[in-house]
Amino acid sequence: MLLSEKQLSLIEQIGIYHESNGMQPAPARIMGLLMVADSAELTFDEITEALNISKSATSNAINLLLQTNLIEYTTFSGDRKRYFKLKISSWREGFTRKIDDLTGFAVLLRQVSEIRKRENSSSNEDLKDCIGFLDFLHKKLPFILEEWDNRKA
Amino acid sequence: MLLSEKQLSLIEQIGIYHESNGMQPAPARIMGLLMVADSAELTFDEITEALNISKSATSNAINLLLQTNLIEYTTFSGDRKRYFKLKISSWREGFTRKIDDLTGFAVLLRQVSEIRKRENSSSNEDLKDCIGFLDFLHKKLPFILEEWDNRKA
DNA sequence: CCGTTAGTTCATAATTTACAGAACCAAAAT
DNA sequence: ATTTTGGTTCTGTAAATTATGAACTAACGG
Repeated sequence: MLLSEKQLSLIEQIGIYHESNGMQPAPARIMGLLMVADSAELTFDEITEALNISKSATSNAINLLLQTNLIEYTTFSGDRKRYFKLKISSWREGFTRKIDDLTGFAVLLRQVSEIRKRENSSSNEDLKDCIGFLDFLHKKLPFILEEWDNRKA
Repeated sequence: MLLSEKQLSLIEQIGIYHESNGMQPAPARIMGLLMVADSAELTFDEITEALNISKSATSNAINLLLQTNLIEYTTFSGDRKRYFKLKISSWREGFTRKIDDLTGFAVLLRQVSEIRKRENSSSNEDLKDCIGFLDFLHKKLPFILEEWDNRKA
């Protein structure tokens, strides 16, 4: 597989994006590669070669991405190779996960709200405010997705 | 300053949350401490002692948090100490930053869309879809915040 | 002007992470 | 039956990240 300068650059940028969201470098690059490659489906060896990483790095990274539901693979009878591709639904899941992450934080904030001793402090209001917004957002999310689906249709 | 078991536990949990969002351990704990402490405003030394970290760790962490606008401080005349507290607006900023982050990703995806050679592939549709959603979301954000403000009032 | 307070900066030590390379393994091909 | 393919697993290690402690500084206080 031959990658253009632009492709390589985008792989890095996408990689850095995912790194900044907590992903390890190798899996992050694989996400980039599967995104920009001319083919939607790549084999283990194609990934290893394209990114110039070791087989062990590829193995670990791929298994991590499979576990976190970001990629999947198909096989063809009479061909032992697995063909990896991005999971179509992953961007949608990724978005909801981002919001769910906030919701998890709201759970913590609620606990803080219960135990915190700050009589007549404005920070109590701020905290309730923040929790309220996170709740609001969580309830709103399905409607936002629905609105998007309707808009498309 | 004396912290209860529950407070210490919440500091850790909040710390881990912020770490998972890319923050370093020490600043992440400080965020937790300022959240759960009985007083909303803590001095440099109180932070150092409460978290059992060195002065340099405190110094670096505090400056990082100040730079990223997550905390602020007040002073009192005749008192050289700074009193650090969470920035009230920071949760709101934090949220918009999270969305802006997605928008930045959309910029990358647009570049992918331009150069990617995948004739008659369904993944092209998926990509356009994803970009479209991110745009939709970005435009929607101000209205969501507005709706929240109105709901409160 | 000497000591104390409230930090900052620097060198370095301690972890942690992430990867490479080699050994390994099971299924299929020869 | 043994070789090849398509990986996985297991150290070892280089690099990056974080924290420490000591030295430093600037401002104020007596």
